[in-house]
Amino acid sequence: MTSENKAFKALSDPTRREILGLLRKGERTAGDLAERFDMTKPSMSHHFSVLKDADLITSRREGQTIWYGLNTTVVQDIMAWVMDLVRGEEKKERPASPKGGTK
Amino acid sequence: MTSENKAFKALSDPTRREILGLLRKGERTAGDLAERFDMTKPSMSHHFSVLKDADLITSRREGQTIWYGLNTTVVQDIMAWVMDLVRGEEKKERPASPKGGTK
DNA sequence: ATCGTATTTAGATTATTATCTAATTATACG
DNA sequence: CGTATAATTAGATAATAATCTAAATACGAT
Repeated sequence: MTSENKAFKALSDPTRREILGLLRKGERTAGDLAERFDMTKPSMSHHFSVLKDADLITSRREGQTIWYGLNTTVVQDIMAWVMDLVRGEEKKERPASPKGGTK
Repeated sequence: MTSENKAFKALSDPTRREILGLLRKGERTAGDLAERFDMTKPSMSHHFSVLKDADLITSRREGQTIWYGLNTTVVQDIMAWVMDLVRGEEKKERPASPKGGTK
């Protein structure tokens, strides 16, 4: 599966998007993240692993706790894809969209 | 289901993303779109309906053919969400950690 | 009305995914 | 070592989603 596809699939779940949102401001431990959701820890752990596999988060162990952090590199790829969609749309209407006086 | 969630779910399928990519440059008919994929027309029609339900595309009938077009309003919402993720990250490195609360 | 074309809808099947409980690993500490 | 804590892995189940074939709808032309 392509990196892009993994990322989009990972983003398709609201719980996972919320996890990413919490990581915007910095790292958090698995436990800290888990307790904010109405879901068992194993379920949360599954979501972490999906995000990790999509390279949307980083992880490091510190003693018995694991710290997760946002990895923006893939997020930026996604952003580029979405922006392309909008940008392409701007130049779609065949007759002279005003954009740098061509023609 | 929220609009955001519908959109992300719709975007999670590679076929649907490819459809959107084809619509960047302008409208296309259902048949024209369908023949570019190795998939039956009913399956393609299903994807159209998912995209439509997520408000990612518009549709209008012209005689017996249906024209689909990109609807960028929701795409922009998605873009905003993704950009927030990256922007938040930029200001994250302030690990004075009022959050970690290592208890 | 009948036919042909474009497209969708219905219903079934299969694959994927989210979630749970129970068990396991990893680490720290007495 | 034995116990407690943090987190994951395993295995099962139930809900979603993708896809197909067959049938139906919508429209235009004959």
